[in-house]
Amino acid sequence: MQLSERKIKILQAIIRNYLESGEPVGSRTISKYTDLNLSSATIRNEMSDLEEMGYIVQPHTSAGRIPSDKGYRLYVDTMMEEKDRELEELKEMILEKEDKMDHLLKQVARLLAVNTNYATMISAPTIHSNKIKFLQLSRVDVNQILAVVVVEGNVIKNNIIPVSEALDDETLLKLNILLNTHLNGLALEEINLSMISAMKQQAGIHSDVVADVIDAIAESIKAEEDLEIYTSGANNIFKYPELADQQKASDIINTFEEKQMLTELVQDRLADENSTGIQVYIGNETPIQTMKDCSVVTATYELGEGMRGTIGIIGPKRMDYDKVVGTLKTITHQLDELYRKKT
Amino acid sequence: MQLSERKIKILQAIIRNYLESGEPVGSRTISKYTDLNLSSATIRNEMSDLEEMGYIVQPHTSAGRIPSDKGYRLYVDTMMEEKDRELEELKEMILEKEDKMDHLLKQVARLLAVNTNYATMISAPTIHSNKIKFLQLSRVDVNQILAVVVVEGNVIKNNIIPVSEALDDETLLKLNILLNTHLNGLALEEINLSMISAMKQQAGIHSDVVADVIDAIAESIKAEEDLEIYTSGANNIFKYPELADQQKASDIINTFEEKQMLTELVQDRLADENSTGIQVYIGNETPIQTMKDCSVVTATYELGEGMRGTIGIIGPKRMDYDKVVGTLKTITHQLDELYRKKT
DNA sequence: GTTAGCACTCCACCTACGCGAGTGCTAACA
DNA sequence: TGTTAGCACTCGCGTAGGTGGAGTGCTAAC
Repeated sequence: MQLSERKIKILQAIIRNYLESGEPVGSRTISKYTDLNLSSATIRNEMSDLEEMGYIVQPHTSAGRIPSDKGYRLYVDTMMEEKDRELEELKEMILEKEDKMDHLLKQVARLLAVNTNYATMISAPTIHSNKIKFLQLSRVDVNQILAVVVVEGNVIKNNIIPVSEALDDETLLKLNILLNTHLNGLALEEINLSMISAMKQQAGIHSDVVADVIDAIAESIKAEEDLEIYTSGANNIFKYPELADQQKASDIINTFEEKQMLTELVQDRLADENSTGIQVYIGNETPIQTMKDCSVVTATYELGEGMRGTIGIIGPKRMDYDKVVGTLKTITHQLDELYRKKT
Repeated sequence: MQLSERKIKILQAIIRNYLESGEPVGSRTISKYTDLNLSSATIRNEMSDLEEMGYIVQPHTSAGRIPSDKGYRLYVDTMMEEKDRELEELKEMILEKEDKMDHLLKQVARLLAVNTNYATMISAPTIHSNKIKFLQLSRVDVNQILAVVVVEGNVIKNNIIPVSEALDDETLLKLNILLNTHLNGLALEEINLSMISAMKQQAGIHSDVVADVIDAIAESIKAEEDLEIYTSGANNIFKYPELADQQKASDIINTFEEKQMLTELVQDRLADENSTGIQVYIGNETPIQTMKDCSVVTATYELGEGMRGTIGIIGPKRMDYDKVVGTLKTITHQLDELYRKKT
């Protein structure tokens, strides 16, 4: 069977209506709601077809219809025009004022949650290039030195290293030069054993320290991998009865609290280098099992120099896709602009 | 009316029973449950007295009794023996393996949540003494320098400072010496204007940089004040029907996600220098309004050098106080031991 | 191809009712 | 005087039955 123009209009009407009410919608409603001027009986026939084709389902006989995942998918794919929404609030937002990255991201998450009434998450940007830009050893104590590593993108990592031997200023200076000469501009993978042994040799009696320092550096950069995720508005799900029953709510809340699972969502997006756009997962399409009753919309934002993060909005399947997509576009754009202004 | 020995025993039995079942408990149950060998009628009389005295309440006429806040309070205060519980799981726990503080705290929160089936939170230790131990400026770029501040307790703060003038190595070295000579060992409050102007004078043409650096330091140390809080097991509240209704659950979840409010709990405890022990808030006693239907048990832990944090366990009023207190004692003890081992 | 009409289905909601748990009171007992 | 047995009463809860509304599918007519 083909999807006639009229069928599409009816499907659209059903989905719109369901998005608002959250209740199954019947033929009579559609007959009055649209400007098609068709009787409910005709609508019924069409709906029967649509159901057969899998775009809508009946929760039980003699109930109205609700969109299936497939129906939502069609809606999202074909009918979502690119609306340039005004988001006054967002535009005059606190973005500009915040300077600490983590605060900023928390703010964004909160803002989105309040604005959309859905649950939100945002992952801190990950550094794709982890090239060492600069290294610095300093003596903090007689037997402790501080190693500071700055990697491309001005991300800073600290590590305190215990040393058995006391190092004087001159030695420290030499080590600093040695390390910087050898390691600057390199990524972790590029540091190989022969370089390490070369450095050790040059360090002479302090070769132990060199080994410790390199270990510390490796750990610092590696630690970056488990990414930070900020969430907000998890309790918004209680606003949607279809998600608010105990079992589902508990699952979703848990996923939000133990952010571990959310990283899958992020990985999924970041893995795909090309996907800078917006992605919509409906129901079972989601990579996170506990969210199979939700829809998830994600957007990738970029802060230059290969730093990319993901923003996600999680809500019921009858999410206002239009608004969410618009909001996400604005936000990612703002983040981009913000970054440019700062550099 | 006086609280006879028998009344206390009956109250105890009621509470114990209610903790287990979560259902109002009736006279017949108590009559069978205890070794008092009293008929249900006698129990009824006593229960009537207890109700009059405010230790128990009836949810509705002809229902059994449940403990009031006052009843719980009596129970907690007088009847909670110090049990040395074995917590095998906790003892052979991951504590030892984790080295990053934030990972460790997240682990502890999760462990507690799984172990107790309540919601948990833990605040990162705050540094009471914010004395500067060590300062280091390094050039990252032509127009960016990195300021690293190490404060007492080996807490490290970074800040990247944009500079208009390029600084050569020698100048940087001089500035480093200048700053360290003047500021080491001082707390933020001790840095006054005359010191700053003295430094500026010595810095000569680079006085602007000095001003920027001091600003950055001030900000770094101050930023420490908004304390980090980790939570886990918020979804455990769904296990207790009396907390699982939508409104309450939503409130509690929200409080847990927007950690802001939890800080009140922490502040409340940390303010009181002497209170190293365990504190129990029952129902309305809590400083957080949204948790008035819960009980909150907090413990302060100490990591030496004035670093203290708070652990909190949030559950229904019919919380297993015995177990929770025991667990908290073990945990704080473990943290203490861990710290000693590491230093 | 569209529509009106009709019988049918199912759910949500209300009501009534009985059951069980629990209480308070009273009278009898030790 | 404290304790107990007995009884009437209350309340919440689960079940069963009934009703109305919303919606469907089908058929026949336009």
